[in-house]
Amino acid sequence: MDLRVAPLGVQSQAVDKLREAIVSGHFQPGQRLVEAELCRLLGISRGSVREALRRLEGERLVIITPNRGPSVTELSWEEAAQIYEVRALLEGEAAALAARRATEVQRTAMAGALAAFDTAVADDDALSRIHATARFYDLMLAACGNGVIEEVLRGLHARINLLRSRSMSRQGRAPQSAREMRAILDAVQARAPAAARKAALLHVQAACAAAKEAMAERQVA
Amino acid sequence: MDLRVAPLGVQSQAVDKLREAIVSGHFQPGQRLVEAELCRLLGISRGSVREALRRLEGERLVIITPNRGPSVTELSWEEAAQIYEVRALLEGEAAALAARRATEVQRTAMAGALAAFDTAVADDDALSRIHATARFYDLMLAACGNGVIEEVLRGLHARINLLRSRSMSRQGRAPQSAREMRAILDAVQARAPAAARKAALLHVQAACAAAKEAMAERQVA
DNA sequence: CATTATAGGATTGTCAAACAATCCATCGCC
DNA sequence: GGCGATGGATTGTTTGACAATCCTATAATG
Repeated sequence: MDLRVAPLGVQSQAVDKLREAIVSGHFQPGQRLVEAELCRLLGISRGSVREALRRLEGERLVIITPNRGPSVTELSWEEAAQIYEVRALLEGEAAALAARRATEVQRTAMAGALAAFDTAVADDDALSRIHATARFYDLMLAACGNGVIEEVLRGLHARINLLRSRSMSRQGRAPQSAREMRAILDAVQARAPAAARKAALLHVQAACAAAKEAMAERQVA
Repeated sequence: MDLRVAPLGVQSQAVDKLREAIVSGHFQPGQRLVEAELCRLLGISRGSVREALRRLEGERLVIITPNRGPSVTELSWEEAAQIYEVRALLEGEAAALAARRATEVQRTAMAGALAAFDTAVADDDALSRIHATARFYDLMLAACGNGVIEEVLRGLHARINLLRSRSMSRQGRAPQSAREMRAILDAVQARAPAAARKAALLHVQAACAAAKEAMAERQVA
């Protein structure tokens, strides 16, 4: 086990803060990120800001246009749909692998995360819902044993989150989402790869449909 | 159509040169990339070098360890195998989509690229083989119509190339590879998605097996 | 009036020089 | 031989500067 404690330089903190600001919607998609201003806000030098922005560009959260500078990535619906397609493929595979490989400990942990999600739904606690979902996914991706799938999906999730800030995941969706995740977990616990893949696929497709609806609502608004 | 001509700043050139140096094996996997030295070699300032390295880190060609600096990514066989798994999934999907969506022009272009590959095999011209393969893939990915698949696969290919420098794609593989690509193209031209997916999958699996063998040879050497 | 130059400010791209913090290898000491 | 101190090498970060580019508002022109 790796117990290394990171010194955590100025840049890494800047990256974290900026990422947080972006996915939380504090910086809107399309908004330009002026370097001088970020220097002021973060209290660091321009060089460090620029490097931090390059890192976020690598995560596709920021797009840097030559001679125009960085702005928050804008996600068209078309792109989002493509991301959901890839997610369906990879999350299906991840679920199938997890069903095959997850240890007892990992399955229990996933069950715990899902339970937390259920209570968050009951309490109507949006923040806890997000955290529980993230934990559930982290556990499943760790259990699938393929670090590349994990890495790619992490990136795709981050990008999809860019939509969340505008489409504010709708109300009725949470309980349905809980049922879908339950189906995945059941299949994983039953060590049934095919069922797990199908359940994960349905979950992604449902999320895609929900996002599409939310997007349409936004359009008319 | 976008006819924009890029001003192409110092950094972008540096990124290109460095990427070329890495995938060509001029910088060996694991080798440390000392900033001061790169400044000398590239003739640019340290700030620009650092930003260029951050970009390459985003492509996973370079890994930057805190307080230790950048080095060329080392690809373990385990990681490579995981990449091949994901490639199998995504290239299968890409081939299926291409079979469904490719226009006549695109199919013709793919046929042209494959013909170029055949002559390169006949002439035993390694460089042309690589170029033709790259073109074939670019065309297929463009034809599949999913930019996200394209982007992810591009990244995975670049990473797999890190192996090439040590495992020097073996001799007998090329004609076999040509047959596999032919099978993909045939399926695409026949507009047979399922067949295309299967052919692409076989191609990736064969590439994976070849890489594994080459790796094993290297081990004993 | 519409359209095209022009000027100016804002912003990015790049460089240079400096210094603290960290790492690593070497040397001397016990 | 193990162990701590020393010092050089390298990275992390800052500051300041300047050219190149972009954008906008204004002025000139037909």
